[in-house]
Amino acid sequence: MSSDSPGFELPLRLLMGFRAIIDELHAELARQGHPDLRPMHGFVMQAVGQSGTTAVELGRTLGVSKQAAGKTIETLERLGYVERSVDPYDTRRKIVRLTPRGIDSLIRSARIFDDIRNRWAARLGKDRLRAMESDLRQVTPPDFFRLDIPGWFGTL
Amino acid sequence: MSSDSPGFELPLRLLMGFRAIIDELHAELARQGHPDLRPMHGFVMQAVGQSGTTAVELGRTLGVSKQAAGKTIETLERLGYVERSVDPYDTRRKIVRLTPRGIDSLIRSARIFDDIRNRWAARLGKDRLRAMESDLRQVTPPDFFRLDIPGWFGTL
DNA sequence: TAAGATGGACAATCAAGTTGTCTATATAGT
DNA sequence: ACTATATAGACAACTTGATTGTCCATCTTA
Repeated sequence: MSSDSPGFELPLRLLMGFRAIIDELHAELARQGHPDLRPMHGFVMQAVGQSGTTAVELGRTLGVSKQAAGKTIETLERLGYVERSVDPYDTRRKIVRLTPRGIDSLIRSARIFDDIRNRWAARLGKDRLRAMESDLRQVTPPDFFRLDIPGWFGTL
Repeated sequence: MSSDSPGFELPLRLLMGFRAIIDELHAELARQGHPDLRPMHGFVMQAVGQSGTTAVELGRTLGVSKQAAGKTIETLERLGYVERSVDPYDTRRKIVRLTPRGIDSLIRSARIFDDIRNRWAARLGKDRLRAMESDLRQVTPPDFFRLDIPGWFGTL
């Protein structure tokens, strides 16, 4: 079948799709009062979660060194999205928690992601979009929380 | 419709799909004698093209500064994938061209991309894969050569 | 022919990773 | 209980790949 597109188009389209969504998300987040958030920050705050975490733990979750995780935490702390406090049960640990501003950004992100997905569904049809998601699930690992995104992008 | 996946899954799946292909490509390229190529290098060499280019031109194509483009060229030159020569018609310009090794890596990449695509087609069905590509084309810009990948990833 | 634009080199800076070292604190083994 | 080991976090130096700014040589144009 010669009408197939060349193999290199598929990864580029996947990347462009990812990028289109992320760019739109952050344009909208900026409009909604979060102009300083970088795409990475969303991943990091998701990894921090409602229950909090530590630099070492965060580094393991994200697949980067504890020092790198610490630096990202510092940035997010400076921007007001997380805060640190000493763990009373283990005074070595400093627990990182989302601030109300951090939680707000996650809530807004979730809503914006859903809006974008609805727009894709309107464009492609609900069934086609669901088929795409289902097919992507088949060719990618099942869990999407161990992505080690930062480390991977660093060496791109 | 409550069976829809949350909106944030789609971009992650797109990214994981991209990453799965690129990881596989470079694992195979390493096996075939190109262990030092980074994912970025493929984009850059595609942008260099058969007819050659210059640092300034390459920077414009990739959406980065001419200095950044120059550094990447240096790296690829050191690895033996491109070579530079002075333009006899304009002695300011240095023309960057692919070496035979550079061309070899592009040929192998194209073959590997096709192999990976065939494996996806076997897994998902040819029609489903074509539907995915077609749908992605609908929600992404038509031209995939002005991606400014390096600049974009840098600020991720 | 003088003025301006362009290509490339060099330097300093930045951001986000890395490894290595150090201190303080917890935990486990004898 | 004491000692040895492991862990959390801070600090420093380095790497990579981007940035901006400056500079010189060369080409183009008025």
